[in-house]
Amino acid sequence: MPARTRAQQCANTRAALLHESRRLFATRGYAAVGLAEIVRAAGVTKGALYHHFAGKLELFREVLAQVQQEVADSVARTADAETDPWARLTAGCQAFLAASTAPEIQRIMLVDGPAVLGWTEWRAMDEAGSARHLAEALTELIEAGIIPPQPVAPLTHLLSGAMNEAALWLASSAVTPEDLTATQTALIRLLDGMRTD
Amino acid sequence: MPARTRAQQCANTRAALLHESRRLFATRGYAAVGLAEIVRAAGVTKGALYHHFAGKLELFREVLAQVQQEVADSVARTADAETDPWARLTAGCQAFLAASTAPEIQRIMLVDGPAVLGWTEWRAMDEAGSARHLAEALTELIEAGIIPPQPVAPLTHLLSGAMNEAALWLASSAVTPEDLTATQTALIRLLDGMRTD
DNA sequence: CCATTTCGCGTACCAGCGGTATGTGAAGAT
DNA sequence: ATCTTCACATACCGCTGGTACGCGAAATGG
Repeated sequence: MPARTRAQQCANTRAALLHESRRLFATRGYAAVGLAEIVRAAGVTKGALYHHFAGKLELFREVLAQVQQEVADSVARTADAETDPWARLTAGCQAFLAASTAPEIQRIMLVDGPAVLGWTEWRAMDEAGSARHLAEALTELIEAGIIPPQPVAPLTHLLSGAMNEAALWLASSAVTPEDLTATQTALIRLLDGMRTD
Repeated sequence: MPARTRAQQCANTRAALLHESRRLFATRGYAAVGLAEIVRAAGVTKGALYHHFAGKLELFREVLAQVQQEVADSVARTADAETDPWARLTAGCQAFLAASTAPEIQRIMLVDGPAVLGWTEWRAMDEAGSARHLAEALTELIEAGIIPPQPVAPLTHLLSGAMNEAALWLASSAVTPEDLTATQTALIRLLDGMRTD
């Protein structure tokens, strides 16, 4: 179990650093967490951290990539379970809302992400993750004639932003369970309004 | 203009600190700007800064409040120029997009705001600013029977998030002028789809 | 008009931060 | 068995936000 070989130990250390920094970043935010605390939680020292990562920023980048990958996978799995293009879109949106309502995801992916890496880089990562699935679903719908032909990029950003904000709101304290259903209803209604009559 | 009286000089110092910190926060971001640079730009020292503000965070809070007030004012003025409830909504949305596409506004209000103050406090400030006008416009539309009765809060968050993200995207580099009109078109289409048939 | 108080601000200093340079000892190679 | 490699520890540095305190000019009262 303690991983005799060097490569295994190396991977363990790296995984521990990613795991603990993700936990700390999620609960207290990037700026409020020091490297000292991260390495202490991971049971190593700063020497180990700087051997595996270029710095605090690079560490955060990898954590964010990991989080986004998980959300994107969840969205993709849910959407791929549906065959009808419209159902793929709505199911994917629901999956995104469900996944990114987790407080752990929020802080890293939606709050600190843009501020730490800058909006441009954050957007590029998002586009490589869940936003890509959204764009694909919209393209499908246009090709199928279910929504009228139009540029996909603006619509993707509008809907992506809407869901990001909604997820943050739904995870806040003063929100009732029926707010979740109301939000889903409102989102569906927005999407539904776009359909060709 | 050299401001003989003490109260005037005091106000001048405070204004200079707010002005320079806003400029620096807007161009380089909260984390990348040190207090030393701010006080140097304002022509004072850290003693003056800490006499007027509790710290870097409080300074940012006031800058953000100032920015949000300006955006909210712009939205309110544009919307109030219209009498028809539907026109008030669409005009207000256009005004918000126009105002918050300014790169100076973006970084402070949309990127750093939530990360520095936390999403909850940021949301409270937003709700006191432009988001309130959005909620009011939607309430008007429901009361006028132009869109079907429904909870206003979820819809407000969805639309607010959509416009925030759209504003950030529109200010990014790889965006053509027609993307702006396409975004406005898509947004109007989304809103229009909600109208009672 | 002078004595006293007030207070806006400058100066000096501190703990803790992210980051770097260098040492070290055990795992792998020959 | 010796040498090499490299994952990691240790010690240290510049700089940051924040604090404590001193000073001098403007406000105040007699």
